[in-house]
This record gives sequence, structure tokens and C-alpha cells, in this order.
Amino acid sequence: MSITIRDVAEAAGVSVATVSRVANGSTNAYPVRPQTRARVLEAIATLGYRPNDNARGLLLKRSGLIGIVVPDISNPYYPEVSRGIEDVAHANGYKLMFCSTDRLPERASAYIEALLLKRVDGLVIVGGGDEIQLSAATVATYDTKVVFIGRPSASFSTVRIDNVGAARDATEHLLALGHRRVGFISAGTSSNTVIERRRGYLEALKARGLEIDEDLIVDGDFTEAVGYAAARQLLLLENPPTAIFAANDRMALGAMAAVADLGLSVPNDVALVGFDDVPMSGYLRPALTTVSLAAQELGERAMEILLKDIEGRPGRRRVRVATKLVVRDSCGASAQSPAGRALKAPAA
Amino acid sequence: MSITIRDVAEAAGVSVATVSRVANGSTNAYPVRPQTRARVLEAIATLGYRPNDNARGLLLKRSGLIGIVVPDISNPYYPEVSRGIEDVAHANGYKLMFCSTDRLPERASAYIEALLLKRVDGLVIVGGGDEIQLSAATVATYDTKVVFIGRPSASFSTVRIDNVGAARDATEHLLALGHRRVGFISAGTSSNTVIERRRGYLEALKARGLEIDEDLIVDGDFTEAVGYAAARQLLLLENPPTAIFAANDRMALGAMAAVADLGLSVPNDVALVGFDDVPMSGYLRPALTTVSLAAQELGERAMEILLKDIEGRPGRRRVRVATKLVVRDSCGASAQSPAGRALKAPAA
DNA sequence: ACCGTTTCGGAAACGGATTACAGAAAAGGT
DNA sequence: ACCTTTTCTGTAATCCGTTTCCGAAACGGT
Repeated sequence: MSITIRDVAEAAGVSVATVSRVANGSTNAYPVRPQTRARVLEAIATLGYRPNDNARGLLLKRSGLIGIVVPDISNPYYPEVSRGIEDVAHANGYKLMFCSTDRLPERASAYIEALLLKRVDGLVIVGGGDEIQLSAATVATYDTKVVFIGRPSASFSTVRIDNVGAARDATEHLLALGHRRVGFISAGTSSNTVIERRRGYLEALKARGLEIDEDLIVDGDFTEAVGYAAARQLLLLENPPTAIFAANDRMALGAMAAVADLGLSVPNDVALVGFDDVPMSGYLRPALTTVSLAAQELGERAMEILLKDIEGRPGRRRVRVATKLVVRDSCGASAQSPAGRALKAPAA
Repeated sequence: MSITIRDVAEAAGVSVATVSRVANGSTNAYPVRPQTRARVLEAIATLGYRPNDNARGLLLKRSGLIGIVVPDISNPYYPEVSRGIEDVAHANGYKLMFCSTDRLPERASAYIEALLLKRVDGLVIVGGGDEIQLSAATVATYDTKVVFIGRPSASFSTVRIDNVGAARDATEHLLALGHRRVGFISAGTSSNTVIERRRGYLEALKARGLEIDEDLIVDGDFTEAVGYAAARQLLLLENPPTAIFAANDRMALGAMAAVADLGLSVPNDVALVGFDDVPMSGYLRPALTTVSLAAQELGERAMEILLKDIEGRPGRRRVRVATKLVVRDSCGASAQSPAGRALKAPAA
């Protein structure tokens, strides 16, 4: 059916060994004469030969594949991370196998298993959701390099941001602007990420000696729709918050819509801060104040770790990528410093 | 190093054939005694045996992989398409190899080549960009099933939407609201998709006997940043448009920001219509009027075609997925029909 | 106890590419 | 011309699962 190396060998009148040597950069130890090489290359071209990666992988014990598992492809944050991984992977001759679990445990484990069967050379697990349960013992059987992005681990390499600190800073920013009732739109307890962001929020309140009002903490699920509902719930309280901190930008967008639909305005009636700094956030009006976390860089760092591991310099590495509060208009701070509006000009 | 089927056989005191029969659903013709089966299963579990997919693929000539190539993972439209593909693929035991070309020709061809080397069982090429040049003769050498989403082809199966018709309807909608100067934010000539949308725009104007003002057509590139710049350029014309039709939602968002920054308002000063209906669009305020194109369904249809092809019922299939103009607030029509505001309640 | 079925398990071939080893051809030296 | 060295090419083993073909064991019947 498909063209094998033997077909090429026959067409060129040489042995399979010679074809192989031509196809890959011929080993210096076994050079191929230019005219022979030319004959082989011609045969490859005319037959349209494509070496079978299964056969290569079987023998070489490497697939040239990196597996990447993300919780939810429709959240723009993950594509950004993926792009970082992809850029570094591609530059080093690796290809990506990309899987989105949609936060479904069965799908998550099915995908991880499939990636292992494919003998990926490395595995990047993105996000801290509990749809993925990985004991160190389990991962130890994987026979591939593993790195986590945004998930704490005592045994494996991780690339993370300081969610607690960033959320604390974001909340403190609102408090510094004079807000005393700050709502928080959370997202369950299934994701480490959100748990940490919530902790940062609480720490900021405590640092100011404010007491925690549980009514001000509402559960979301990372989507606009639920952000909308959560904000609505907050704003319809007897004693509504004057500021809302949403655990991600998508929920912040939903919240912004809810504020508008209640006839209120951001930031005058309600200040709003998000988290992630996805591309759209700077183009909302009012532009969204949010925590920028260099998603692409997270991916790049993770892939670099993987490369080192693959090249035989293993070790548990832990990288922290810096975050930055991007102050735009939605928090109301720009009235004092118009420069905070990052996107007056289209240059992002 | 890693556990092979022979290790398992030895541990269980049986032959490799028996292990294989247990691991897969034992062929009816060669049953395995329950106690033997149990011994084997136990050995598999304790050793943590994972059959090598390279070896299987080599022998069985199938990889269980579907390759998918998208132009730009950061545009939310493509993740939606992917999810459609993924759902159907996953339900049928196929896994996805996902690649984003970032519209770079070298990367596109490198990825397609890599997917072919991996012997994917099927290939979905998404988008109509010219970074991918595929002659029928080239694809014919691929030795895998191929389906295009959003790219016309005389020789291969396609899943498409009626871009021309949808753009015509969207433009006509603006014209029906009384607009006579309607700007169009395009996106180069490299993508079929945008060429068709532009044609639809022009057809709508012609149908009304309006003459084309080239100044009203500005080039974008699918991103918010360039949408912003393009809208700004349009609105600063001596004779600016009263309505703008953007070739996708991301550019529409940029345009919305530009309108606001010029001290104008949507829809009162400028009516705005987008294309794609990405998740955020319903949560912008004003909510974005846009063309909804069932991205997920596109993916599902494509994958279904692939499955049929793989199962031995080949043939060139052409599927059209319906689009729908979702009238929200940004076009100014909702003043007449408040029901047009699709997202008063969070239920999307 | 013997024979004929049925049920199970094993040996071996196969898939396609890589590479160590050996052997052939060409080049170099006298 | 002949021998040594260098340069090239071919043979065959190997990677790991699957499956076909056979032989062995177990069972039932008489």
C-alpha cells in the first residue's frame, strides 16, 4: 500500500541501509557517494516516500511528540499557554499532541493514557483542576518527562505564578481606592488556581483588618454566563459590594454585562478587576483592570524544562513567572492616573 | 527499560500471544481460560504494562489519531470547531493531534508533514487561509482521509458555511435599518473566508444600487488591535460610515473600543455587526450583533465525514452548515425589537 | 481405556526503519 | 601490478505487539 524504504531502495538500486542514511543526515562514519545520494533522493521524490514514524519510534524509543493537557480550550488563557509551549517545541523539532479535557475526569485520564501509549517524549499538564488526580506514584510509572503548569507538586517540575500574591495585590488595589465591600467571584473548590486566588483575596481583607462577609463570595465556573449570574447576585444584595474581583477575565466580562444590565456603571458604581489579561480585556470599554500573567511565558518555561529533562539533565525544577496588575479603567483608578489606561492606542 | 508484553508473559507464566488476547478483547476463536486471564490481568496491573502504540500502529496500520490543523488557536472560533471534532472523535475512540499554524506557511507544511509521518487516520484542515497550499495531486499522496472546514475544494470533502450569503444578510440588515454608508473591516486577501464575506458585503450594496466607496473597505487581520486601528481609520474619514461590518468578532470588539475612544457610541453613532458569534460577543455591552455559525457543529460534521471515510465508505461529501444573524444591540435594531437582545438573562 | 472434539496456549512471522558489522570497491603507495 | 588503506554499501538483527497456524491438553462418549 504505502511506500516503504524497501520500495525506494529497489527503485534506486541500492540497499535499505543506504536509503536510510540518505534520508537522515548520513552518519559521518558511513558516507554516501554524491551520485548514489542523488539517485536515492530522486527515488524518494518520485515515489513520494514518507518514512513511517511508528517504525522509527519503535526502534529509536522516541516519538518527537510532546503531549499537552489543558482543562478547557475555550478559555483563551490556555491557547496562549499552548502557544508558548508550541513555539519552543517547534523550534526544537518536537510536535504537540494537544488535548482538552473540558474538566471531565474520564476524559482527562483517557487522554493522559492515550498520550502515554503514544510514547510522548514529554507531558505538560496545564491547570490545577481536580479532574486530574495524579499521585507521585502514578506519575512515576509514566516513563516520560512531566511538567506541571499551575499545579503544585512536591515531586515534579512546576511552572507557576504566585496566585495568592497576585490576588492579594489586586484586592489591595481596590481597597487602596477606598472600597470596603469587595465581592469575589470564585469558581468552586475544584481548582487549585482559584483556591489560591481566593486565599489572596481573603489575605488582603485580613491585612486591612476587614471582616469577611461570606455573602460577598459567590461561586462561578470560569465562564461568562456564570460570571454574569454571580455578579447579579452580588449586586442585588441588600448591602451590595462597591467593587468586584473576578477570578478570571471571562467571568469579569460577564460581571461587566450584569452591571450594565442593572443600569449601573463600571467603574463609577462598581469597580471591577479580573485575572488573566486575555487579549480582549484591553479592548473592553471600560478597559478591564486585570492581572497579567504572561501565559505564553509559562508555556515556554515549561517546555524548556522538558527539553532539559529529555536531554538527560533531569531534576525537579520549579519556576515562578511574574505577574503584574495591569491597571486600566474598570477599577476606577485611571481617573487619578490616566496613564493607567494601557490601550489608548491600538498598540497592545 | 519499559515493560513489554514479553515481561508480562513471563510474569504470568504464559506466552505473549495469551497476553495479547487478554489485553485486547480476546478473539472469540481463541478463548482464554478465566483463571489464566486473571493471572495475566494481575501481571499487567502489577507491572504497569502499557502496550506500545508504535508497535501496534506499525502492525495494524492505524494510529487512532486524527490530525487537525487550525490557523490560529487564539481566535476563539477555532477552539470551538476543535471541540466539535474532539467530541465526535473521542466518542469513537480517536484521539486528536492538534496544530496551530499561526498562519505561517512553513509551520503549516511542517505540521501537516509531521501528521502524515505519524500516520494519522484522518486529517481535518480548518480555515481557508493561503498559508496552506494543497493541490489535489499533493493531497492524493497523503494516504489518509482528508476533510476541509471552510475551504473550497473540487476534489475533497468539505464542511462549509455560506459566507457570501451570511455577509450579504448581515450587510442588508444594516441597510434595512437605513444606513447608507456601511464600512467593512476586511482581513487581507489571503483567506478565502474573508474574500467571501467581502463579496457578500459588496453584493448587498449592489443589490440596493449603492455604489462602492473603496474608502469604506479597510484591511484588518482578524485581531482586536487591527480592528481598532481599522475602525479608527474609518471613523476619521471626512465622510465616515454610520455602520461598520467587521469580518470577525475580535475585530468588531476592537472597533467597538475605537468608537468609544472617539467619544462616539454604539449603536447610536455607529452601528456595528461582527461575524462568528464567539462566546464573549453576547456579553459585550452593547451586546454584539453578529453572524452565528455553529462552529462546534462544523467540527462535528467534519469528524463524521472522516469516520465514514475511515470505515470504508469513501466519497467526496459536501456539507453546508447553516448560519444565523443574531441581532443584539450593537446594530441599533433592538430599539425596534427589544427581543433582539439575546442575552438579557445569563442563559446563553 | 480409547478416540474424537473442543478448548487453550505457544512458536513464529510480520510490519518498517535503523545501525553494527562485515565485506566490496575504490583510492593511494611503491 | 600488487598490497594496504579508505570509502562506501549491503546483510541481518532489532524494536514490540498481533495474529495465524499448530500442537497439546481437556473433555465427553462409548
